[in-house]
Amino acid sequence: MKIATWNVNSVRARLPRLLPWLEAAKPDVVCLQEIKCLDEQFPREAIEELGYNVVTYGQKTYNGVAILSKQRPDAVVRGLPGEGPDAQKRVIGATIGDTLVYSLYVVNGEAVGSEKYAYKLDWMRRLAEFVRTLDVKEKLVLCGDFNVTFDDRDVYDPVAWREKILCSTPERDALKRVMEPGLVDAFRHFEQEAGHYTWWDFRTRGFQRGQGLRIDHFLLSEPALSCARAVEIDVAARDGEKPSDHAPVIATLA
DNA sequence: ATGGCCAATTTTATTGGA
Repeated sequence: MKIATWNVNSVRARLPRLLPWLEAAKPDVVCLQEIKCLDEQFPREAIEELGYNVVTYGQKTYNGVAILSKQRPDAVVRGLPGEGPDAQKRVIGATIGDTLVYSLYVVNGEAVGSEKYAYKLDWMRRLAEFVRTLDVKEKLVLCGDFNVTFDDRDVYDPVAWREKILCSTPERDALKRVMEPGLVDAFRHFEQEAGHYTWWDFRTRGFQRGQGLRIDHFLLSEPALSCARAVEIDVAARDGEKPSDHAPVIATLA
């Protein structure tokens, strides 16, 4: 089974890239982030025509997550526990066969020390609390845009980014706490080298300069990790006409 | 050191992204 995660930066704007990518990569499950539309605005039919079931948790303009799956999803969960109707839409989960899959869009945080940064740390604390209630003895896949790097290997210029947003120690500690119940960074299970990135800044033309960060992740429970055969970043999808600023990441599970 | 690009809405500016 191939599971992909992709921050598409507006699913409607990205449809001309998403549809051909689905046809070529043929993932069984796709976790989308930043769909940036209401549920009723989601281009559901075009994706269903390619053989996918679609579950969404959208909001106007900002955020929004979705899961596409060839197999029918069961037990769909939207949001973190206790969220009201006005909450930012950042979490959707579904059971696909014997695997519990979550599509996550972690708060950006703007800048270290800002109000949004404090909100990010608090949101990640709530996420960690929620993950503690999940069963890591089952196949569990938490993937998405975590907006946090693990270490210097995930950063094109670690000196410039030292303790900056996406790289600060409190953010990295918060991510470790999410994983504490027994989740592993599946990409690093297969690859130790520095210089593998999933996001490149539009403004600096970061992709063309090779300046990126690895912030989109697959966090797997032990039973899921033991099935994992590969985790790969589809860098080609970041190139070309009207790309997202993120590349998709694909995990292959036996 | 700064700004750059992109998408959506509040649209000929503003907000947010990371």
